[in-house]
Amino acid sequence: MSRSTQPKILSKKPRQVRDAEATKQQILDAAEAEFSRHGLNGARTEAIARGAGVTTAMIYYYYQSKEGLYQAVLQRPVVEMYEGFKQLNLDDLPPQAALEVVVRGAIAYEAAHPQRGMLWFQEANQNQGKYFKQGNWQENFSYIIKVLERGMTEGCFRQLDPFFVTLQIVGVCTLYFNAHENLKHIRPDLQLLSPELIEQYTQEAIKLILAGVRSDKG
Amino acid sequence: MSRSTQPKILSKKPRQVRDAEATKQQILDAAEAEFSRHGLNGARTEAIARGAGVTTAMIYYYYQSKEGLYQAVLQRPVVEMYEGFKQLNLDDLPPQAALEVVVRGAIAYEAAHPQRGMLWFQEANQNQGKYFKQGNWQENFSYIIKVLERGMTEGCFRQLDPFFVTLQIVGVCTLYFNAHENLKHIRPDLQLLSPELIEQYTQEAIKLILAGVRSDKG
DNA sequence: GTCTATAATACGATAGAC
DNA sequence: GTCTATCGTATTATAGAC
Repeated sequence: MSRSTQPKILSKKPRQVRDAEATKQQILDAAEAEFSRHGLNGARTEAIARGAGVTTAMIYYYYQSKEGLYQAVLQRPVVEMYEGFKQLNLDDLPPQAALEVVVRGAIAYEAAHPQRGMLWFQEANQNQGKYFKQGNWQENFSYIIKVLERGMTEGCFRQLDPFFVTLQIVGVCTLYFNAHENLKHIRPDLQLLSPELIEQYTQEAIKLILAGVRSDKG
Repeated sequence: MSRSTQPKILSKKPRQVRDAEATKQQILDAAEAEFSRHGLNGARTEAIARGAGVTTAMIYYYYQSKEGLYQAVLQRPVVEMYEGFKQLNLDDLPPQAALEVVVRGAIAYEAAHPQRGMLWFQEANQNQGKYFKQGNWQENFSYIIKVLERGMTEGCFRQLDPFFVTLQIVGVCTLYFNAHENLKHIRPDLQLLSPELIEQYTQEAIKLILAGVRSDKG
């Protein structure tokens, strides 16, 4: 059944298998990387296409415009994080344990998606959060806020501003990864993204945050 | 001595006063804003020129190339921060007080230069810290690291990793400002950049960090 | 569903007048 | 020291073949 030889010896591009869903996904992944690095304006459609192993025409075929693709990219993590929080069942844990799980989860998420965090900074600074606004972020923030509020009610956390402390926790969990490419030059002796160092950083973060919020009584 | 009328009634652009230093400075300021938003690649020379009130030709006259201008922009804050740390005289204060001063100073600096922090993220993610590497950042980090080490030696801080905790402190002090344009959509009821809220955030940050590093004995 | 070719525009950089 | 005009290239987006 197999053809004895290739039809064209010099055929450079083995025409890609036709698989709409796979192609769409590859474009989305490549776009996430490119938009994270350069933001909506700075991203190059050609770079996205190359990263996805297709031509730029495919981007427009599936996502209509660069902006449409950008919105699709921003959408994905919001839903993913929401599902992640839900699976943690934070309500079933005492506040300290819940907070530890949050920190571990947040850092693990950042480690798994090294440059995804930059998406939000790009979005904030290039588009004033115009597209960010569309995602349902309140929900994700409220998971952490609720843990802090419960800790205060139960008396194991000190009086604190839940929103501000949530921001501080996010800052602790993300800077390490967002700034990694700079930090590696400050500490060239360390493998900052190795599992060992990430675990070490995680433990330091848990210590700082748990000690930082606990009440004197608790 | 003065000419009785303008030579050309319709002359749209009142030719700018010739002041090399002023022009150079205006370009640098406009460039900082543009590079912070878009990074080296994404920044538009035309936008920088417009922001500085000059033509793009001036950029090349004073800084040779877009890249030359970018390097000049990155250089300025490194020196500024170094001078700022020096003036704090951290060695003269007990560790807790020194750390509080660091946090206050860091947040005040961010508040005074709202989007400057994005420069480093852009640099990290677009250029892998290639130009960041050239600034002398170790010096700035070591100011905080020394405070933490002294606190451990004197017994008022717990055993901690000074580099990691420094990163955590930086994360706490910067996320609020770097992500502000997104955060304002999460909490449209708050004026996050008002002096009052910044002061409130500062106090929360100090509480979290001081409690987070202090030893049980101290 | 995927590609090639191309139209239309935007951008970095320079030359030369003033 | 500053501007106008422009060259060459890179980029987004589309039309049409396969």
